[in-house]
Amino acid sequence: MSSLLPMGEREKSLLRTMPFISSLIGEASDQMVESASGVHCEARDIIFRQDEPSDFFYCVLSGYVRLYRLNRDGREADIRLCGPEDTFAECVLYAEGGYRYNAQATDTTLLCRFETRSVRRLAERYGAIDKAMVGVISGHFLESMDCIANDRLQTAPQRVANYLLNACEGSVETAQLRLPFPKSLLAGKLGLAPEALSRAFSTLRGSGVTVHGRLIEISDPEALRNV
Amino acid sequence: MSSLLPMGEREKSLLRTMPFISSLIGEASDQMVESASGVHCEARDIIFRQDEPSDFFYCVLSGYVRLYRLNRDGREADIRLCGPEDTFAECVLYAEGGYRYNAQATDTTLLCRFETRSVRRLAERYGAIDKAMVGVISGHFLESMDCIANDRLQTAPQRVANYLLNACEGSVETAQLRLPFPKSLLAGKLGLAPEALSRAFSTLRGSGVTVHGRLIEISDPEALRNV
DNA sequence: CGGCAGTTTGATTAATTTCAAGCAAGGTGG
DNA sequence: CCACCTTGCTTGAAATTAATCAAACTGCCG
Repeated sequence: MSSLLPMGEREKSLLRTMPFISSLIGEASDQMVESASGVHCEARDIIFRQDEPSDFFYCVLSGYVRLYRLNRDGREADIRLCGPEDTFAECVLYAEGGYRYNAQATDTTLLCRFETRSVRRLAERYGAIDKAMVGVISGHFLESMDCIANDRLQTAPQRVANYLLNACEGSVETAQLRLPFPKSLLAGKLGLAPEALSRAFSTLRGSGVTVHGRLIEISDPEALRNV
Repeated sequence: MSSLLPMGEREKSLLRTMPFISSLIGEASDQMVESASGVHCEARDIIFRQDEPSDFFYCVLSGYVRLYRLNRDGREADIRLCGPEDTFAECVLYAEGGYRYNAQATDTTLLCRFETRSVRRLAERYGAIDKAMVGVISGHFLESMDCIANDRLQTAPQRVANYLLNACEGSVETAQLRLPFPKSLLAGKLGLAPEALSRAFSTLRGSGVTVHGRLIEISDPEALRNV
């Protein structure tokens, strides 16, 4: 079960490094930090469920959180995977109604929790908070439109190639990367069944991708771009 | 070709009824309206292309605009379909870089165009503009997450059923609705080929859906919910 | 009466899910 | 120290779903 815990100095200073807080200065930043609570989760803890009253939004300090929706037969679809520095459920700040999806920790995870009401009140005083929120939400919105486009025009190997290229951004020659989470989570993030991800990786072997557990080597980024 | 046109009184008062303007009051609202230009488009006019510098964002006064992305082979995927009262590309206000997708009028369409730089400057003066933007963008972000979830867990007939139910919101008994755009656009919006939409409609005949051109009759909303 | 855009229908193909089974690494308890 | 189990991943085969290709149909307009 997830447990509330007071924010220590360590957590506070970690929180201050998160993009959406670090874009604030002075009192606005201090008050946001002071208004936050810590939440500690273990793997598979549910943080909130769809339709529950949306009184809080969150920022991930460490670990990963999966946002997903259920259909009537109990099948799950991942909507987003949030890692360190990501915030989630911030839309509830200005959109009424309960949460629109479920949130689950995938691992030991440390979160900051903000009370919607308090932050709204703070935003009355410090306009910079609204600006920070627009920035954060815009970024998420663009990401989610990318996701829709990718789902609709890419095959499984293309999605994986795309993910790998973004993940090792910049490397021109051979690159190596280590997945920060199990492959099954990556599959969900890309909208694939784990089996489909596995098969996509074997297809990509032909384009210079070698997989050893979570360690992935990319010998020819150019080939990957042409998948 | 789309053409810039001065905002007449008719256009200005129409603009004032758009949700994201009407949430503003007094000067903030006036200045936003004064800063807008009108754009008139004919069917198939391109409003902007992916990677072009994103100097403007838009609000639809009448008509429909299709946001879509191309892949390398020239296949298109729709990301969003914007109708009257919708704004699009507002994310560019706080996210740098060019447009992330193409925008095309699907019909004779009247738009308001806002210059990003001016609106940013206005927002310095009137914090309410930031609040309005958070509201608008949050709404779009939630919609796009719905879209991801629906794409990932619903079959074609389910997506169509879902669309119909949302479109005739509230009606308990039999309902009728008229599509405001051709079926091919609806197909794109739902992430389907036109043929798949057509087949989905014939499947739904078994759940009390009758189609006459753009006119759709739903004899049993309950059955539709169970598709 | 053509002609055309939009839509439907049929046949085929492609991609992915689903189900089932096997494999490998790591951890546990005897 | 080893047999056993668990978890995560891979592989194969079958089934589903929708895309694609091709052709026919419909209503509307000149």
